[in-house]
Amino acid sequence: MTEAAFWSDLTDRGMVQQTTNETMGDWIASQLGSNDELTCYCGFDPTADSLHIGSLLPVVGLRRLKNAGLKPIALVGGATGMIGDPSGKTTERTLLDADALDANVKGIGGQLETLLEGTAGQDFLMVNNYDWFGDIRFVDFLRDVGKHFSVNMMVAKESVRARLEDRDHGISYTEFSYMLLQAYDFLHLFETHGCRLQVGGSDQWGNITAGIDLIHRKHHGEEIEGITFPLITTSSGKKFGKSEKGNIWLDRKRTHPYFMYKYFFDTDDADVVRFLKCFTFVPLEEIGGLATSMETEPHLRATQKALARQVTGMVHGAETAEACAGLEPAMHHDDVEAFEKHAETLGLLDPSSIGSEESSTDLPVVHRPLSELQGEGLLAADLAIACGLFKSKGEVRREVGSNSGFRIDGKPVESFDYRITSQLLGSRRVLQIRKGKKNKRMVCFHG
RNA sequence: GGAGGGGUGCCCGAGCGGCCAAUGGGAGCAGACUGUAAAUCUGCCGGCUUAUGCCUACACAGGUUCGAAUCCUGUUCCCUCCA
Repeated sequence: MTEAAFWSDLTDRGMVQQTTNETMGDWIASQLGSNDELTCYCGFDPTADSLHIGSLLPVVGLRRLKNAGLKPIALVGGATGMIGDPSGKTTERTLLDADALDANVKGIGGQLETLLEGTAGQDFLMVNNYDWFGDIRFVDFLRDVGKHFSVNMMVAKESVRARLEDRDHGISYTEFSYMLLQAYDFLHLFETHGCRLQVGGSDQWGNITAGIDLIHRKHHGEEIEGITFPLITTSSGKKFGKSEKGNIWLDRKRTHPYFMYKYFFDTDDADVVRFLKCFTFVPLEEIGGLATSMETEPHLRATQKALARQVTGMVHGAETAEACAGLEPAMHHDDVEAFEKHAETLGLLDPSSIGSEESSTDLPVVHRPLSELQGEGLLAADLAIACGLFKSKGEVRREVGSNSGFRIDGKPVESFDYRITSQLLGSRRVLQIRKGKKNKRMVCFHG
């Protein structure tokens, strides 16, 4: 892809929210065309030891820049993380201690290596701003950085103003200072790595421009630019990246890959093309074809499948994504053979490997001892509740009655007292229970 | 510090001595329709070994009453106005 094509691709994908330069595409092309390299950076907040899909967009954006030939720097905010960015936040942040931050920086660092498809230090640079903030002296900082900031200007920034106007929460001096730290990051990266472009989410606009201003004051005449990516929203008004269970994390220990796959698979028609453009590297022409397919043969759900597979693959690897893509229809069509094959790949068939994870009751697979079915058998309602399918016996009662939403192997459970016996299982090991059409569990019995 | 107003189920929001497990809306779940979509329509929507039953619940702790989410007292949190 040529430099010019890169920029039009980026804008066509709806990835560009704001730019500091009206002809940003030309500027980037000219920078890349000249002997100079163009280095860009994007910061990530180490608020947890994993990113979630809500912060996926900037990472993907950075990777696009990398693909276009820019030298990316991923900055993990070990120092700024101790302060807390007030941008887009309505309440004061709780401060993390150094150990937790350190663990978070490590966790996120590993994920960035995967997502940026490279090794840190080689294909891209990974820095931690604690390295230069750790022992900077307060007095020096005030002299060298603080002097260049006008409080009047800072107060006018949207992120600060919102909090000043909120009488309930206000803003602490610490968070108020955040902007200076991020501005200094940019300055530091400019001075040490010649970084002249910062990118980030749309809530970073104020911080990015603050950094540009600071560099201008210190280094007259330099061309320093910034780009922000849009905030991803859903057409239904729900927050993108949140399921009923909470955030969709990139860490498979927090969110099983199958959930991630399913989350994207369930994307609303109204959103799926937009997401496909932003989150994946599928060529735009191909996305156009998928969009057409959604109109002419919607039942195939090709668009959703492509999105789910691409994103899951990017985060968890192609093999996992393929297994998820196989498991989904197996679950949907109650195909036990296909289920076992793909669940095996996903490590879902080994009862010892799962069960301790936080969301194990929500996994599509549960394991039970075969002995439970002996004698009178197991009360179906108890099993369904243990799987997290129903939340109380009362709910089971309601379902078995009128419209029989509770089914075992596709057959409606007629009465609340129904028991599952080894006779029902026969020679099989897996049995499927479900609530309605969407909520299913494959129950594996182990002898 | 002074004066008012308020904290109700997942969320919003009625109720203001018994008919209240509590109107209504949203969310959620199920059913119909469909494309494993959206929209729409219908039902459910605190828990309990099967229920003209019991328990838990209307900020917290007490009290008045045959009986309180509804009245009284104290505590606590929030909002508005004044200083």
